[in-house]
Amino acid sequence: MPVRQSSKPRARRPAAEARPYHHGDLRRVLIDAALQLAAEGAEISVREAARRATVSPGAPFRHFPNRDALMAAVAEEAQRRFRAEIEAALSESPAAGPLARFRAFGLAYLRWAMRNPAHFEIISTGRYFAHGGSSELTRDNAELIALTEQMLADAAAQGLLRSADLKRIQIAGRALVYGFARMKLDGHLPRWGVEEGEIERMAEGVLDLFIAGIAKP
Amino acid sequence: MPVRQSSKPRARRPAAEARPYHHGDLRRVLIDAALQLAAEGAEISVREAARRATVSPGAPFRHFPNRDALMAAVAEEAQRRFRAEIEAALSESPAAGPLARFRAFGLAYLRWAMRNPAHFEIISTGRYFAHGGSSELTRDNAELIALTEQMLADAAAQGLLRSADLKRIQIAGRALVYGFARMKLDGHLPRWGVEEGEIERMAEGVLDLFIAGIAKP
DNA sequence: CCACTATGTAATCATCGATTACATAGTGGG
DNA sequence: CCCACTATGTAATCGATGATTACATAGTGG
Repeated sequence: MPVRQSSKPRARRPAAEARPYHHGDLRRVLIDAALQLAAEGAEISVREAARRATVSPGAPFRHFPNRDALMAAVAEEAQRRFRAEIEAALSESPAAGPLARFRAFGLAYLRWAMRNPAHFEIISTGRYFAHGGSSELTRDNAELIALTEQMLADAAAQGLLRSADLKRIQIAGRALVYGFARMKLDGHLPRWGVEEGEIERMAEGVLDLFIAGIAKP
Repeated sequence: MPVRQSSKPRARRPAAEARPYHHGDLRRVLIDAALQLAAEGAEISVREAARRATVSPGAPFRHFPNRDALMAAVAEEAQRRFRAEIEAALSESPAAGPLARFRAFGLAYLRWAMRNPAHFEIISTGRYFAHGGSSELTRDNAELIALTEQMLADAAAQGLLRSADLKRIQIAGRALVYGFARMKLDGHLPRWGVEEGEIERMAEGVLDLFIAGIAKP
């Protein structure tokens, strides 16, 4: 946590930060503070983010026109991390069949959601800011979706699927994975959620059940 | 919208409301106002509910210790309506097989969620108030879940299912339906959501795909 | 070296949830 | 029948928040 230590906030030579003016990229610091706030389970408030950046309550509004804009930037950052992890997981399980890749995708998705619940919520809910449709977040997400569509198309081409309605399968798969993740976050898996790891095993089982259901016997 | 019209707020004879003291069940009026606020897509605030009840900003706190308590009451009311509709739908499709009843349940669930998005969100999210575990909402929900478990047990007893892991099937089914509903609410079904009714047909298709996946061929 | 702009501060506003002191309206016991 | 008592509502107030505005300061480039 690089906080300026000197009593006088800004020294003469600003440590050659490369970044622009006074603070040395306050924008980034605010986004990180907000992400950390979320991870701690706290509400994200502009003031609290400013407080953690040791900056006045009005300063953030030089970088974001309003709270929603900050939240959108936070969501985009979280989405970047999410996507990076998914793609890393996919590149680790190289060839295999398309259904195995589909499974790996779903598993990585679920794991990230379980382990970064607050960030997953920010990404997915669209309640935190006015999802202007065209944001980087939407584009990023669309590319992930396209990835799953390709896997399903490959599976169909290899005659692995019972049904030819790929769109339906794809929506169902998304709903299943998204729903499981959200059930966890929304507290709908209370009873057997006590033991850590059990939920991830159940997630895996649910995913396998789905794949078995769509695969040709 | 029964708002008192007289310039003097409270007349001598309070119109024989049967209900207790001054206002004539302010509690109920506040809950209804909050539900309507949600249905309009607005944030629920105690003050706005008070405003709509033509009452001072502090009055609601005579009936609810804090905002969360109001939200919890609102959620319980929404849950009552939800459950009533599910059970009505089930009683309309009487006998049939257990899987047909399972399907009817899922369809009623999805329909209600699509048509009452804000209320569904209040029920399900658990972000609106401090879900104290023991609320009526939790109990109500548990009973609905038990219903689906019974249907699956019946189906298994009649040898209709491919897998014997009923818990897994049940969680997967919940995740699928919950996930589809939430995808709709969270704006994850953009493209083909333009035409009304198309989404409900897709919901039906997804449900059928799932049932076909778990049913013995 | 000096305008110019990017960035941050200080002060201020409206709204909100919440608390407190006070007012009023029914109820029930003597 | 009246009078305490309690349930209910009001008014005033507090602290926190998002947001705006006027002002200060720090780098940049002609």
